[in-house]
Amino acid sequence: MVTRKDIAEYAGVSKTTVTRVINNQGNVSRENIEKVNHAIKVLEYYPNMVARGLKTKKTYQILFHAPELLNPFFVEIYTGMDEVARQHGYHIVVSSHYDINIVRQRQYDGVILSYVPKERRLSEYMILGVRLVATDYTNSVLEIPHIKVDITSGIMQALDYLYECGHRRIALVSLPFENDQRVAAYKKWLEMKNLLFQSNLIYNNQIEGATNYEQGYNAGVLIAESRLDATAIMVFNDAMAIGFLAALNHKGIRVPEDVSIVGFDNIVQAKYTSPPLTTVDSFLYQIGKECAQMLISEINGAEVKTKTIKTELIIRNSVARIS
Amino acid sequence: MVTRKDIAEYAGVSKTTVTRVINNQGNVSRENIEKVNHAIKVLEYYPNMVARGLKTKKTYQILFHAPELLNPFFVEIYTGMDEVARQHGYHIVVSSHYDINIVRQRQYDGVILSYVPKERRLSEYMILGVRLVATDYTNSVLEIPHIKVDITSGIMQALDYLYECGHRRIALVSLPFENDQRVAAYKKWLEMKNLLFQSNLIYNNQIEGATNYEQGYNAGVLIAESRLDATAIMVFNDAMAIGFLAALNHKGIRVPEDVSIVGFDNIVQAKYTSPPLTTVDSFLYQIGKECAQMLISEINGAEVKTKTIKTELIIRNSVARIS
DNA sequence: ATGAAAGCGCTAACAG
DNA sequence: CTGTTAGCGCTTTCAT
Repeated sequence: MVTRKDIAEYAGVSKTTVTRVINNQGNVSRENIEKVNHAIKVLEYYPNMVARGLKTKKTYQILFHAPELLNPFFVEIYTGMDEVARQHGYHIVVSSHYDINIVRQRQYDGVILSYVPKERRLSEYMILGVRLVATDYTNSVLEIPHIKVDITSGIMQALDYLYECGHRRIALVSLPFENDQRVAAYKKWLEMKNLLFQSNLIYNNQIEGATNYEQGYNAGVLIAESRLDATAIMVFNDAMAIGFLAALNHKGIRVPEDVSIVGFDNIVQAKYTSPPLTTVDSFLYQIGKECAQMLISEINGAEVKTKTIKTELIIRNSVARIS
Repeated sequence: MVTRKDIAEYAGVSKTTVTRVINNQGNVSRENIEKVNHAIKVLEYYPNMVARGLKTKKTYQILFHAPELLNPFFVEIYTGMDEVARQHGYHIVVSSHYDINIVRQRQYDGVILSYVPKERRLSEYMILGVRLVATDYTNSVLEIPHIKVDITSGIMQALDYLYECGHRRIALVSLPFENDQRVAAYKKWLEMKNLLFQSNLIYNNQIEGATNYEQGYNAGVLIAESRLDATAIMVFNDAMAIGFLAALNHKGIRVPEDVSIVGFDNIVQAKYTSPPLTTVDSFLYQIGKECAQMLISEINGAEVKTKTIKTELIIRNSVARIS
């Protein structure tokens, strides 16, 4: 391994001078700059980030804590995050297993949290004093800066659209989060429209916080086997909607002829279902970018504040007009 | 930050003794062990991996280099990898952008390569002398230990099944890799069966190496708009097959009534398409696990050798029996 | 069984 | 503008 010392010797200057040109801190003669740069090139020197990290307490590594990477939701957020992190010289390290000790040990410059379920855990992070940023954290008032999706208005956009298409009996597939925004928005909307159809408000509570294909599939089977008296169903998110769609399909229920479906998030796959899924775009890639930007700003000493992202309805073919 | 020094002072022993108990290297009295452990607990000490890494040259970090994480293929491999890495105290760091310098700078204990396209790049890694392991690397003879999928036999399993179901005019959607195993297997199989149907052998060459939903969709549109005289189509992999399926669906071509489809890989989503995709399981999760296991063994000084994973046909509903 | 001292590769005062 | 020195937190001879 070639170190700063080698460069110094080769260039005939001190190690400090080498450091100065590497981090271009000025105060070094034109001539020496060239000598050093030449030595760096010849010897193929690359600064050791581990050593640098030990000294400066900066690792240029950011931890992204997401519950399950197999869920495309998190991958899309990650992708956005990675994009801006790279632009700033940071690396994202993903962890899908809760392990507070690694942040104690690894000296991450910051942590991005994505739906870490238990409140207790958030406070554990906070106690550590590590810089923290989160994606929308279910619904509770979050004491750390985060990117919030305006889920309430997203749900309403979708519901309004269903209404416009003639739907009046609309079910919601959600999860038993305490005080879930989706359920709250749904109820509020029903009130506003003076609709009192709540019989198909579905809670699926097999696994806390899991909102994946399988959960959606299970919910779909459940619905298919019950007498279904809704004409449209709003599903928690796209991952679940995709599983849900599959279940209906297997059970011989046609979408949107027999029932209309709306998802949430607009993950990449939503475009490739049959039928293509009408959904609410929550700009996951954007969320990832903003999270990273926010955290890096914070690292650089800026004041950052929570931001809300507006959703947008994406109309495809999973909703039928009825009369 | 609480360091070893604090522990030493609190426990009334030397820093060396602290190290000894942390890494339980023996040669320390029962009494002192307890004192140190107690101090560690009280002060909530966690060893600094950065400092340790600088000294020992071991970071317990492994780099996973995959072209695109948005492709579920790589995520499934990653998940398996992460599982065994964690069991051994390693962390996987994902990178989807080729950047050889980061392995120069970050002192990874090893690198896992997944389909890095250019030969030149592989040799760059090899020159670095970093421990290297790969997933099946297209098809060329690979000079580093890797996990190989028996693609040839996988393709034949699928083709045999299609044959059994009465299909004789079978197309293949592949990519223009030089000497692609799929194409080779396909041709060989055609010969064996004395079938001379190659007109629908499709090359999609928009983006080198990209085998995602979009590519599949594009291929599907292409097929749908050409006169299609195949009764069955074998698609490069599941990601492409899902896009392909969507395209056919949008174009009003029914699967499997109008044409049968077989995928490759058995990614999680393959179960949730309409119809559920018949495919060849290449045990991605298993590949990930074996890769990590292999690399870690190598790090620990063992001799490791390339391993081949046998595929398995997963029959779902995207293939029709015809007569 | 224990501790002192050197050093991993780097940066940051400080002195010149 | 340049170099010397100390030290980040840890491990590892080498004495004792």
